[in-house]
Amino acid sequence: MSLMADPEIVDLYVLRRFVTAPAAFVQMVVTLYESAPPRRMQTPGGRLMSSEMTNCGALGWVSDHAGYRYVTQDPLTGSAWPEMPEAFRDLAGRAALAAGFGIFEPDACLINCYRGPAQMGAHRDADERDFSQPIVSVSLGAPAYFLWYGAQRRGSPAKLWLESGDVVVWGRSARKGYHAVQRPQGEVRYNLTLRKAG
DNA sequence: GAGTTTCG
DNA sequence: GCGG
Repeated sequence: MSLMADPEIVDLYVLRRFVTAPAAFVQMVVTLYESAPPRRMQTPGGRLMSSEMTNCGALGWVSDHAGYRYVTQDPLTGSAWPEMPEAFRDLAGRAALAAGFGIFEPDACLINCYRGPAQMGAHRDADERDFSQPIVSVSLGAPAYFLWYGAQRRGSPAKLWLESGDVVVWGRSARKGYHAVQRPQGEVRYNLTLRKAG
């Protein structure tokens, strides 16, 4: 267990049960799905990711054969991504403050839906312009293990059990840390990843 | 470069 | 298509 020995782990915070009404957030996600349907994106290598994604906010993260990037319009509908609900921005701002990252004003919210065996392999959030801004990750629905690898994609990760309403915030030395998500321990798990992308 | 069924 |  290198959890305490890893210097960047101090820049990763777990705010347990930070969301007071997770069910209301799930309902907002379902409403957003009406204008920006969840879809499985393709990796640059041509494989389908197992989680279903969509976005809200001025910028939305997409992946396809051409690579990873943020775009202002949903490739599926041709329209702008739906506006980010105030409750999302407010929650992210309060979480970043609580974790000691100061004022945080996200312009992008990636919404992931993990159903059944869906998972997310080890990666890092590295498509944003300003790495001084933290990442705020909100867990909703079924619990799942979150794996934190840190600076190196190899080795044994720290394993965090995340439940509905838990919020993870990372930045500074941990900003570009590798992480992964295991399959949900239940039917469906949603995750909001709030970022200052532009 | 966010992929690969829980494998027995 | 490369590179990240």
